[in-house]
Amino acid sequence: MNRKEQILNTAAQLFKERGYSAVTMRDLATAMDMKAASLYNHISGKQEILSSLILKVANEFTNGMDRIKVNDDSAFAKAEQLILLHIKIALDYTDALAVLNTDWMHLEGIAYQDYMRLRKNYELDFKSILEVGISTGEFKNMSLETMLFNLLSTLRSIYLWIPKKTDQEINTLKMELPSLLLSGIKSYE
Amino acid sequence: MNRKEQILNTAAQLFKERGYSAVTMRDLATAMDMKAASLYNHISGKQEILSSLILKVANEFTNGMDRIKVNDDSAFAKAEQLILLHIKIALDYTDALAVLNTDWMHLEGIAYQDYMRLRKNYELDFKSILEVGISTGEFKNMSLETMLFNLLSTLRSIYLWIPKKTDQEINTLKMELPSLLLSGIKSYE
DNA sequence: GTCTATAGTTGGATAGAC
DNA sequence: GTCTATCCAACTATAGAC
Repeated sequence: MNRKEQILNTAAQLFKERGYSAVTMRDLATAMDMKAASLYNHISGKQEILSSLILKVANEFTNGMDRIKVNDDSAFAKAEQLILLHIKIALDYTDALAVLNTDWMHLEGIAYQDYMRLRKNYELDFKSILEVGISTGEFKNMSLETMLFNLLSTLRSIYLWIPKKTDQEINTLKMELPSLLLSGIKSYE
Repeated sequence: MNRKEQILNTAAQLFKERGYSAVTMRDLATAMDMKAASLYNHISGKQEILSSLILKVANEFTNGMDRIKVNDDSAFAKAEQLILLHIKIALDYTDALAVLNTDWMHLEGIAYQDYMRLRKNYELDFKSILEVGISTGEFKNMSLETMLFNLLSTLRSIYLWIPKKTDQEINTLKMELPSLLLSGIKSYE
């Protein structure tokens, strides 16, 4: 891990705990055991740190969705894969995912626009999969909005739960969450 | 609504949009159409605004829980009542609830301790109700942690969904959310 | 109750020595 | 690549006139 990656990882931890606006470049430097001025040899500024962290994770979601949406599985199987994608990203990028969830509104300029585009497309793709599931009868014929809200709410919160848990509990989550989330929307067979 | 309440409501809106740390007393004053110095005739400082907003909502949750936990209904009925309590608070205190969810870590001193105590007790009470439901056979015998995580994740996110929706969609949510959330944990009859 | 003026501190970022 | 020193803008909050 090079110096820039160390800075990004440390920043992700601090941003997760206190939020982007409450963390100063001096805080970050102290946590890195260096002086604030030295940070600027590796990154152009505070904004670059934020956009690097958020866009990295947003692209992971987009890439995962792109793989899942075009495969030949049923809507139900795709929904299961999406739940596992969220768990995997929450495990691989816990801190950066927290930053995405809480500090995306502090992105500026092009980075803000890029993030909003990725997020909008992701949600549209997610919705499409649910719509297919309703039309094929795999899912209940309930409000698409309520269904999407419930799924995304839980999936967006996984990062809050992960850091406090043992490997055993995370395995329990991987096993139980897909069926728990999908049993509510599955049509009775 | 007196001047202090106006300030608190305006602050809640701004904190919700940008977060406590990113909103300045000048921003708040501008939104109130006054000068920053004048705010201090009504409130003692920025921290007082934050703690007022968060503790007001936290007490609403605690009061609701205190009423529900001692009544004679089944665990299933209590869980339904808790879901409706969250929807009601999200409707009545949308902005302040957003502040509670995103900026509680910026509370200082006694206010921080008070909030943490209320929150911990609320979660313990919630967990107790689920435990009773499992032991009476009303709920599936699955991981209590997963069950609690899924319920609280969705309930904590309601405030994000409410402002974008019509009254009609909110009524749909009130009708569908309890059964959607509880169908996943209900034991098969 | 609101204002102007300002104190005192802290923020992001740069210059230039080593 | 890291440091010291520093710029300058912005922050919370106070003093005191009206």
